[in-house]
Amino acid sequence: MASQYVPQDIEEKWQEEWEKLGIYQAHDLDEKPKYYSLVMFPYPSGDLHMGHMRVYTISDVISRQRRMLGYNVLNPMGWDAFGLPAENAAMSRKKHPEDWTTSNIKYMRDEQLKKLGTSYDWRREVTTCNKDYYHWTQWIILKFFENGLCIRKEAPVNWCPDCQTVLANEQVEDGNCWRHLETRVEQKMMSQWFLNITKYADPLLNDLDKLVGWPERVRVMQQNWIGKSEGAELVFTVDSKPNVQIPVFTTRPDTVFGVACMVLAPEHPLVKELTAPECKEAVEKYVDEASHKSELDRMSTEKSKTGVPIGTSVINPFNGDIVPIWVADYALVNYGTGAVMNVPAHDERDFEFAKKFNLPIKQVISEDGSKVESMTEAYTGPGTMVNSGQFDGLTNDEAKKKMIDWAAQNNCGKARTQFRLRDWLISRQRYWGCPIPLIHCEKCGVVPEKEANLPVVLPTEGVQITGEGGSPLKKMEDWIKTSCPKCGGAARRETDTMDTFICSSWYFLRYPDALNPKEAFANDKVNYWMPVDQYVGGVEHAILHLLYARFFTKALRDLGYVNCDEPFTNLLSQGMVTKFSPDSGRIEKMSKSRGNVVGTTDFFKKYGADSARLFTLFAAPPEQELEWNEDGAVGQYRFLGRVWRLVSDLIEVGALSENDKAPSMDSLKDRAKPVLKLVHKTIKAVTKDIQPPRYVFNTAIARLMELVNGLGDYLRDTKAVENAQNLSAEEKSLLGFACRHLLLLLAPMAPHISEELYQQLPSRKGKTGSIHTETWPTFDEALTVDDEIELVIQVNGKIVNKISARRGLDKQQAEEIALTDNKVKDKLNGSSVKKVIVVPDKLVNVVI
RNA sequence: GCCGAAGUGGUGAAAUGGCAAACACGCUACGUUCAGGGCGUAGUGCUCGCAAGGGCUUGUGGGUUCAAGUCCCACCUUCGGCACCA
Repeated sequence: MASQYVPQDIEEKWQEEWEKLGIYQAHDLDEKPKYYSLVMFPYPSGDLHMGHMRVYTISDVISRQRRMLGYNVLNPMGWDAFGLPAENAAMSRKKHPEDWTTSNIKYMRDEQLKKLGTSYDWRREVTTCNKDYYHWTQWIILKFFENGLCIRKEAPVNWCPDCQTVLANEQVEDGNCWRHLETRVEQKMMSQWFLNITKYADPLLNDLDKLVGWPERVRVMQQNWIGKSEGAELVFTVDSKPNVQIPVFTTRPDTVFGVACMVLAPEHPLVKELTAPECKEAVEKYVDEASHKSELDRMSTEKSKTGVPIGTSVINPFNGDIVPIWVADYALVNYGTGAVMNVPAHDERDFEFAKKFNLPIKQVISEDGSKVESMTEAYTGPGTMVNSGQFDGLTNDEAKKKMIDWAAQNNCGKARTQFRLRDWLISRQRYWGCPIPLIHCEKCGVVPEKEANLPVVLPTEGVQITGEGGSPLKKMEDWIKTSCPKCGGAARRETDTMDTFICSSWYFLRYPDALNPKEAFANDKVNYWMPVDQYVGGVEHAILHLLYARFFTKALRDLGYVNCDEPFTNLLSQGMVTKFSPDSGRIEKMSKSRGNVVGTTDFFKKYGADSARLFTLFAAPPEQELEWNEDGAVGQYRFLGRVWRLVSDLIEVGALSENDKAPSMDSLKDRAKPVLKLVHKTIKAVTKDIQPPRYVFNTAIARLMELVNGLGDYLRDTKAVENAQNLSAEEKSLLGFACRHLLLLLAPMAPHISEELYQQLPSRKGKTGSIHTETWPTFDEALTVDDEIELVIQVNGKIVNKISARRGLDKQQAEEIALTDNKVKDKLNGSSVKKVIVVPDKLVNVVI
């Protein structure tokens, strides 16, 4: 008997060998067709868990197979290394964020990713907190600043009291901080840096249609997030102050004749100015209360509307109605114009508001053309215009257009598109992030740092991280003090750092030219590799990261730095790995903060990396959520053990041919013929399964198991191992062929064991080169079909018999077989046959 | 409330409208001088039956079809996204 399968004996050996051989290096500008395979890079938290392992395995299998298919594959890896956990660690462990991050990276790279047997080109490793990298993050922000895409403005912002920093909208979940799900986000007015992503709202929305290689669900999520609404801006004039005009945004300009009141958001700048003296007290009280409510409070307090009138009125420009102005917190200051026209008859929310405060409800659209005395609920459907002056009788759709035209002609409105997407708030009052390369000069205002002075280095010496009192950079006077790049006078550096999502919005552009000290990326290299052919990542990034990355790509394209306008041609959005969390008592996404992680190290020690890879691939198809349960893992270990024994037994007894000649069907014994067919069938099935758009690795593995089981049966039946000395050349050739192909097909998924056994094959004697640079197997279509088939015989759709028959029977022959079958005759029992359906080579259905 | 995805054995899961449950895990029995997650063989959807054999089965209820897990309609449940967005 041959040696036992001990993964620990072979895995590290091959990992070192592969690195020495450099087989995973990508070649810039090579003539081979390029394939850019990318996986979302991790935050270096210090430990990779099974959720990570699943993504990296999937992406690695894709990369490895593409390499075997003859592509010049770029499969890089890096670290999303700025971020708050490093600061928290600094406080709790008294370790500098940089040291903490660096040692985490080292551990995760050398002990976890490399030991998983991944095929990265490590020469291109990118670490976002390294000067060499964030130099170019800053450079991009300068370019954005020069082109008006990076702006400073006063705006209501989300403030997380735990993080002591502002958050982007995308980082607020249900009114809570995405990082501290128990912490309510507060609203504050602050002057902050924004990226003008709304400028790209339309292309970001429209180009989703181009992304046919993306999962539908992700496109829908982005579409919802961008949230385009078309309608009109209508201008109402204040009754008592004819020079004050208030625009509202509405998607229903057709209902303007039914306006009952105007509603301003509590933060609306005109509230103070327009409040009548007798209402002042009540309005101030209301506004003050609203400001203390977080967004969550505003939503979660019972759905009933609140609000107070401010004692002034506006004139409806369409019919001259004078309607009161109210202030109510259901109007949001940062959507539309912060002011809403309230039409109770045709909006459910407005209806509720009007009912509560006794406002008049006037019908202006009728479902059937008739007028109604009083309405019991809002009618939001289509219909005919009523009570609307010259527009009466039109359908409301026609009226919409005509009324917008009328408003434009009369200077009281225009068509307007409104997006739910808001500008991206990027400044953070934190230390461990990329410094914003802008300088405040008393004379010149905000001045960009000179390109030649980049990077603006984040100071590492003398930083005090306490978690209190805002950014630690604020206290670093020596660092803050600088001179103005424009006038040379005294000036101060911006102390806010960037949202880390900026760093990850362009990292895929750096890999193509990761070591370039002179520019972010050379034009020819980035355009050779981009766009990414296959991106793999968790569905949890469906909005945030993917939207930002698309925005960066489009902006950089418009500035002339890249050619492609979408960064990721194909996206595999892998399902989350979940597990019961003792903290919450629920099944949740595996993550450190939820206390339900399963690390990789123990798993590798127990079963080896190959089994770990197979297990995560086998447990479920990649897009599906996977609840972690290790019980099935042993099955993969056993399977690899069977592969090992099968191949090494055959090698030991000399049952494998010493050349690569394929056996010929004709010269094989009858018992051996199906084995050759099985190999061809397996090549066909596995190839199909692990390629797009299927990517179903679980069934690919199942097919390999069937091959191994089939080979095992054959060896048992023929006693080939016991009687190896009697094997004919053709049989040896068959067994050699089968083993070689088994290993080639297994190679992308279980790279170590397949390499180890492959190199031991007798046919490899005197040859060099890794299995991972071999050519992916091809199959003979003719050998994937059987001559004998099993014909299923049905009567009225129910199976009565299964008869083995020759492939390729015509309909009449098949029909005859069915009708002469005894079981069919029994069922017929004298009744007449109405119809016979024949599915060639599959089934005959006799209908009686 | 709106949008999307999904509901199949004890478990993870397979099935271009054509044999439901491939492949595994688990379990049962047997074999192996095998100490414990070793290896091999056979069995294993549910149900009636000693058996031969029969009946039932893809969340629920309808429909289309010779034929439905798969297509259509309604509903239920779970998960995910959006949500006072005017």
